[in-house]
Amino acid sequence: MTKPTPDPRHALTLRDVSEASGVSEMTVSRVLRNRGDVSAPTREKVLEAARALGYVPNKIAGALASQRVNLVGVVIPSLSNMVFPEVMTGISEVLEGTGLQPVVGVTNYLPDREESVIYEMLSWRPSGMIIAGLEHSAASRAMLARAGIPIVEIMDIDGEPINHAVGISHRRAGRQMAEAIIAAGYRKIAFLGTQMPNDFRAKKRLEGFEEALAKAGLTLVDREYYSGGSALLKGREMTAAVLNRTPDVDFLYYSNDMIGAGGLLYCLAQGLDVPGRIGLAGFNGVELLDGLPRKLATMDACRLEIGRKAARIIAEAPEASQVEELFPTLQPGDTIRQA
Amino acid sequence: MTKPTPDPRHALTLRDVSEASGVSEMTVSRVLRNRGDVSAPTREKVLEAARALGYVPNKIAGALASQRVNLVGVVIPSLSNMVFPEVMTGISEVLEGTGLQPVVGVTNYLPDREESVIYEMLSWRPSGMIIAGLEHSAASRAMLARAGIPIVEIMDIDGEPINHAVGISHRRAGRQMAEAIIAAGYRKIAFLGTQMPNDFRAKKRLEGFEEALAKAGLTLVDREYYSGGSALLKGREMTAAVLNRTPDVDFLYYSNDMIGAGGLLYCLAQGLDVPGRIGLAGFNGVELLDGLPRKLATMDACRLEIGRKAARIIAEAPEASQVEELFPTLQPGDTIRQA
DNA sequence: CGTGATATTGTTACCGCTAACAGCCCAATT
DNA sequence: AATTGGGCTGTTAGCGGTAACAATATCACG
Repeated sequence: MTKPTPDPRHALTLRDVSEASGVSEMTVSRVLRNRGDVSAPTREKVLEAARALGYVPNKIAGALASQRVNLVGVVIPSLSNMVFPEVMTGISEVLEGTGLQPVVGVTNYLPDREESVIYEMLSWRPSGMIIAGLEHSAASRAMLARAGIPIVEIMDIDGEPINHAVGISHRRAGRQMAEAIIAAGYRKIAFLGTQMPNDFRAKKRLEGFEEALAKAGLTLVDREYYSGGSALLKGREMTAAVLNRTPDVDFLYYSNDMIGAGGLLYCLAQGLDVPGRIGLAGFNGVELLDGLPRKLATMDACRLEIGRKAARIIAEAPEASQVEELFPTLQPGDTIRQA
Repeated sequence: MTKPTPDPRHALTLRDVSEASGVSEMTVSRVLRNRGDVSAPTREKVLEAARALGYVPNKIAGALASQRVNLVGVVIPSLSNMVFPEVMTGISEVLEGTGLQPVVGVTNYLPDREESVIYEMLSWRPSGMIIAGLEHSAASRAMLARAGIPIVEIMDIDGEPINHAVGISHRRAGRQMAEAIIAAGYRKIAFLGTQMPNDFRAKKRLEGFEEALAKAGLTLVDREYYSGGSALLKGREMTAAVLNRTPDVDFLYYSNDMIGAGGLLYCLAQGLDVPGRIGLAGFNGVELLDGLPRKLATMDACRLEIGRKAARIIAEAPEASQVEELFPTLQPGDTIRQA
């Protein structure tokens, strides 16, 4: 033991490791990054010293010097609705092998908050950004466009992307569901969804849905909105409200699976004949539905694949902008009459 | 050859803003950070120039120079089980006002992965770290202990914290639930839970549970484990398996609410008398339960409050280590007989 | 044994920003 | 008028690494 206690309060730097191992800082840096040739014995010496000291490199300094940051910003509206965790899984999965690391920011569907999250993230000079949605404030779009890094807008492709986009057409998804419902013979259709004015994708689905209804000469017979609270419970309550107000309704289209699940449980508890007397459908294809007594009709939003593809674009940083459209599949489940 | 037009792709620096506004870089820095005195007209000029250029400060350089990083690392095992998003909410809520910003890392319950996530985070020199659980590899503990920043281990307090801890006693929680079940007159009790060997908190709950059973002269009449897949569905399946194998079981204790909910739906579908013929209980107090046809007995894990308190500790960085124990409340719901 | 090629290690100059301190200007004070 | 003390702005010297290049050691070969 040379130094009894080399000031434990002093933060370790490359210099400490370099002194401990008797080589230059540069060589230590090379060993720790596995870059450039270093002789085997030197490498060992350095690694040993670093391990013994418990040295953790300072990426702040490293990033500044190398002008390279292995971070990818991911901006999403919420973590609590089961949809984004799966997107994250896809992203992490692909980034894993690239040395890139995702950093998540949550906006709670607030444009102002989104703007500040983006600003904050860009100030760390990430290698790329993945952002949910195509709708952003002018300032947000400007910042992203100027950042000089690949930007991927995910989930949605109905609009003008800043750079790249990966997602599905929610308008088309809504239309498809409506067509399937009409084809199954339902005519008195109601919509139940969130109140959130900034959930543009839910809004687009509804637009597509109504568009298809109109084409068939139909209009929604009722609609019910909610905000906040337990989605499952809200689903029950909203369903009760609609059934009460519009007793002859024969189909309930929910803007997401969670409230759809609540509605399904309610209908079953009421002893309603599903899908004979009344049909139901949600949106997202969440795993949760597998455990329900009856499988809710839904449309898978390709979340995993969206995450994967977005990450792949960031990793490859292609010159040309690209828009990847994915096509959700309708899962009829047990809550739509089979024709 | 000089540049005729100042390359618009050239990354902006303080210097660009300083030139555009005719003051020194230092003054620009002061304006943008709101630090030190700057005259009103100068401030305006600078802000105007910064806005016009679309300048985003480089925190990497700033952090290196000031030796200050406004990041707080949060290391959690998973995002998909509804429990951590709520902890995150509590953390964000408190950090909001402090200028600190959470950065999340996910370990998937893998110790190796936890180690590398911690290493990665520490290399950004955060102002503090919040980590789920008290069980970590020796290397992880060493890194954290040496980092010279406040460390808060959350969720659990049954063990030796590295620095600070905020959580509940899972052992005690298990014990309490067992006592309530026994008091309600149930005697043939089965456990249904996850297989994950690294979910130490679930393990501790089970230990406490069995301990209390033993004290009453009882042992589990059956147990069933699962891993992966849709928790709700697994809950159904496991419940079916147990009821089949051990027909006279009169209570099912689930390691989390999600499988408990699946079990509850199954029991109701089978027409079993709940809680008369058979009782059920879960753990966590997830919002989801509010929407179920009958309310599952559970124990709230104080997740929001844990997040808040942990963040508060980081923000205040107290000298002395502190351990905050929270006390979960038992919510009997409708699935335990009332004595 | 000299020579160029190759392998390994060191030196220097920043990266973009901020702490600390230095300077300047001008009103107020003596 | 000289002095003083704020208020405001500029200068200098890093922060802890890394790119690029320089230097030295080593080695094969004619």
